[in-house]
Amino acid sequence: MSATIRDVARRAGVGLGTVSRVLNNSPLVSDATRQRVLDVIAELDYAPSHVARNLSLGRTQTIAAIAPFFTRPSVVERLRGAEATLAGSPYDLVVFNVESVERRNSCLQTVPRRDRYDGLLLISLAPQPAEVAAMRSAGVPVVVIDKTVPDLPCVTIDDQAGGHMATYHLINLGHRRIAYLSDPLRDPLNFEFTSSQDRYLGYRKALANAGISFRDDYHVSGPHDRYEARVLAQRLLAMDEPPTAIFAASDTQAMGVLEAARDCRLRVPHDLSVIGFDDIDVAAYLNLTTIRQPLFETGARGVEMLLTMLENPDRTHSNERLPVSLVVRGTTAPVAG
Amino acid sequence: MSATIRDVARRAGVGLGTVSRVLNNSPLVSDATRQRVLDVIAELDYAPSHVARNLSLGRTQTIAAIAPFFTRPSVVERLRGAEATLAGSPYDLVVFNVESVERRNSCLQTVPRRDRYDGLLLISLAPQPAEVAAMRSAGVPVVVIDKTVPDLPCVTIDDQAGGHMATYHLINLGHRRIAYLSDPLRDPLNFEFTSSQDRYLGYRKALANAGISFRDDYHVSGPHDRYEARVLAQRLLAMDEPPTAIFAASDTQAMGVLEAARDCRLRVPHDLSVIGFDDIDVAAYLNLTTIRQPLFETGARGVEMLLTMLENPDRTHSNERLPVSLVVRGTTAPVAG
DNA sequence: CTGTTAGCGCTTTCAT
DNA sequence: ATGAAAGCGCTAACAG
Repeated sequence: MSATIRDVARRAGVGLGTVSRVLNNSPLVSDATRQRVLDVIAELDYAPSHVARNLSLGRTQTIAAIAPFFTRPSVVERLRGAEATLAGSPYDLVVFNVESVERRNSCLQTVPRRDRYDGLLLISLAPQPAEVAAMRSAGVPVVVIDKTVPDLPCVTIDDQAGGHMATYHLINLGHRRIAYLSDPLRDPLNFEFTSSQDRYLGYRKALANAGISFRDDYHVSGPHDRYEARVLAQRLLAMDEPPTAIFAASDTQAMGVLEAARDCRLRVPHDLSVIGFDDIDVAAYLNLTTIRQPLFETGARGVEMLLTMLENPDRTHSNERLPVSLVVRGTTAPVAG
Repeated sequence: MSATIRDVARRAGVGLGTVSRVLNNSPLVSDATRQRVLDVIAELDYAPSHVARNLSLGRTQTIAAIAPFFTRPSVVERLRGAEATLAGSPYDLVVFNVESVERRNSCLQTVPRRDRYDGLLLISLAPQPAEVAAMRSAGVPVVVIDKTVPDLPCVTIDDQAGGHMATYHLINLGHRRIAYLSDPLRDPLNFEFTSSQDRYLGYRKALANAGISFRDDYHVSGPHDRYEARVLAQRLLAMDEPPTAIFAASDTQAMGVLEAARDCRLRVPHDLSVIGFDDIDVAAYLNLTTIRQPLFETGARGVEMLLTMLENPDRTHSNERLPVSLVVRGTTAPVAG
């Protein structure tokens, strides 16, 4: 079929090793020989076998990324950042999409194998201690994105600051009845997005700083989904003393809130202020005020960290926290009346 | 480091081949021996090397997918379908995101290598004849999704029927001044989505069937982007005799149209009917009438075809065309007055 | 500088 | 039924 290194060697009248040296830009080859080999390579349209080289070198040149819910715009952006960074390297990116607990578990168990992937990127997925231990003993470098996991290098954003920022913005506009709508705060499987937890902390802190007492019934949570958020928001808006502003833990959920406002014939931002989190693509379209987080950048940074870990196996990486920022658009306004 | 097949053989007191046979479920091994080997495998926590096996078998167990613009919801859905189908197979999916012509060319040139990937999935990307020839001579099975390419098995949707369906729906509602907003119809690089072309054909045909004469100025095109579409639509709506309905070649572009309508203080669907194409996730949220195409399914089907091609290399695959359907929501209504 | 040789870890004849 | 041996295509250590 395709030409091998042996064919090249024979045709060029040189030894096997010499061809290999040329391939690897070794300086231990005379210019004349190198040129002859290069010519034959071109002539035979030879390309070294990737697998063979990897077997010999004991690596795979592949890094795996496990991420939940491809469809989630935030996940796609992170993946995009990872892919873009890897594009400039010799590594391939293989992806695993996780949409069920079974799949999560099977991926986390089977993917971290040293003989299959040189590195592992965990996006919005936090392994259990036992799983972390397994990865360690498998010897696969791992970087976690969008989660903080003990004993593993992580790249996250300052969720608490973001939560604070969002709430503070609302308080600044004169709001006092501020609700928080999020994913469930605690999830035993670490499957859902626990960043909601930290944003909640920021929310609580901002409230406390402003001397506004926290109301338990102003905090609602449910699955990360527009429709669920809509129902949750409807419940909020149907209260005797409904909130004048809602902070949604994600733009997707904020969309549900906007939907609910429409259902209740409330005008945004006149009757209700809404702020989201993420600044995904549609946020601009919806003119949604939100907290921007550097999605693409976290993916890119995660890969960079992984790459330096691969180059320098003993260097241990600390966690990194990327900054968030407030993007004021049209869904927040001073409280009415 | 990790145990090899040799360690297992030695420890079990059997030959190398026997362990291999056990690994591959060969019937040519006695139950007793098999059990002994299995025990040792468990004891040593042995796992066969993926690369070594692949080198020996002359394959990679990896299929590559090249797709433009990860962020495009339609692309993500297709990728998701591909990944889901591959999840049930021993193949890995490595992805390449293309966002520039340079990258497109470099991917199309470097990725199709038999020694690197067992198969190739081209999503919304049509290779040139020379590129097709290169793939063929490289011996890599290829399936194209969302494009029709000569000499290559393709899975597409009936764009023309979709275009007809959309236009016909509008005509049925009494509209006669119907505009078509799309990507550029012809693209020398085959980089953009040429399906716009077929939808255009369907549009023209529906018009002709209804005895409505085509107006050249009712057809506008520009880059596949919400903002571009918005500008285009504004131009349309500023005409002396503006259209009463706009058919956008994608939901993303339809979003731009809705935006433009808002800019012009037009009420949808009262003053203007809008219909999109794709039925991406946000379409339901925006209550957008659209033509649904089976995005996930095309990705899944493409992988299925690739998989059968891998099993049966000589079997040649014909093109497949998946059906589209009309989803009536709230952005289309009978023409006013 | 360059040719030769010994693996990398597994599959697959080929004998036995 | 099972062991031994010959590759798969390449890299790297070893002689010259």
